[in-house]
Amino acid sequence: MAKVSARTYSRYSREAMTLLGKLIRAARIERKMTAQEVAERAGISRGLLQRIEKGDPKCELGATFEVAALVGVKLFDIEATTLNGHIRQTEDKLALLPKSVRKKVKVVDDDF
Amino acid sequence: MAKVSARTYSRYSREAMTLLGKLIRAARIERKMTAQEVAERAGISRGLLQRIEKGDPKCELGATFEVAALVGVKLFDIEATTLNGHIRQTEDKLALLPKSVRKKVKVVDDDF
DNA sequence: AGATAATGATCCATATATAAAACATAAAGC
DNA sequence: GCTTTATGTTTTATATATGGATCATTATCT
Repeated sequence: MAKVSARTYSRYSREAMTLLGKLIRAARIERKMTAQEVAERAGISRGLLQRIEKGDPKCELGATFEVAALVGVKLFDIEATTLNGHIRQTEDKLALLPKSVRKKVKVVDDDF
Repeated sequence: MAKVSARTYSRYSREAMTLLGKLIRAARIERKMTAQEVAERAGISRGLLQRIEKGDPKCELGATFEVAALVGVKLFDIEATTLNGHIRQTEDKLALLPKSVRKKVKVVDDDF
């Protein structure tokens, strides 16, 4: 009771969530799949699917991605076959980067 | 007490989540941002950020996308400026599609 | 137009994610 | 090598998302 601190979102992420929801809904209808049907296959409730299609920020990432995959919405515009490659590529990149980020104690002489 | 029904995920969505997490972590380190720093700016706890970077399916979509936006990971490989256009485009598409999907009562004569 | 099925919306109980704190480990910079 | 800061990990209390059920509305198909 008494909502304490509603979370806020940047315009970009809000729009991204809205878009993802609409893409999912469009894909589902194009494939002539019923909400009930998709929800069952994804192992979620119809209510949650509705919220996902609305772009509700409070949905689980897993449920959302699962539904997206189910109706054929490509995340990152990346093909299923190449996903692994991208993961490895990112891991390689990470291996080269420092393991932790250290903040400068003294401010750098930005100007002067 | 007694986990009842662990949710399952398809390979594609699992990999997509893993990739997103790694992309976020790589981007954060590249930008020399501390975990604490990013968490604070996103309005989440450091623990949650860690789970996001691990690709944990149980994170909120909103928190995940917000962090992604914060460190500059592009969702859908779409620019911030064109996101709105894509939304409208999808809305137009949706307008042309049926509002609801009706299941065939009788099975269609698929062959013969 | 009528019948039927899908979707939209709301409510409640419960499972569970989240924040916060504390501690251990590891890495960065001098 | 030493110091300091970041990250990894665990625990606990609390906020909250989720599933399920129900009802209203709307769209599809005959």
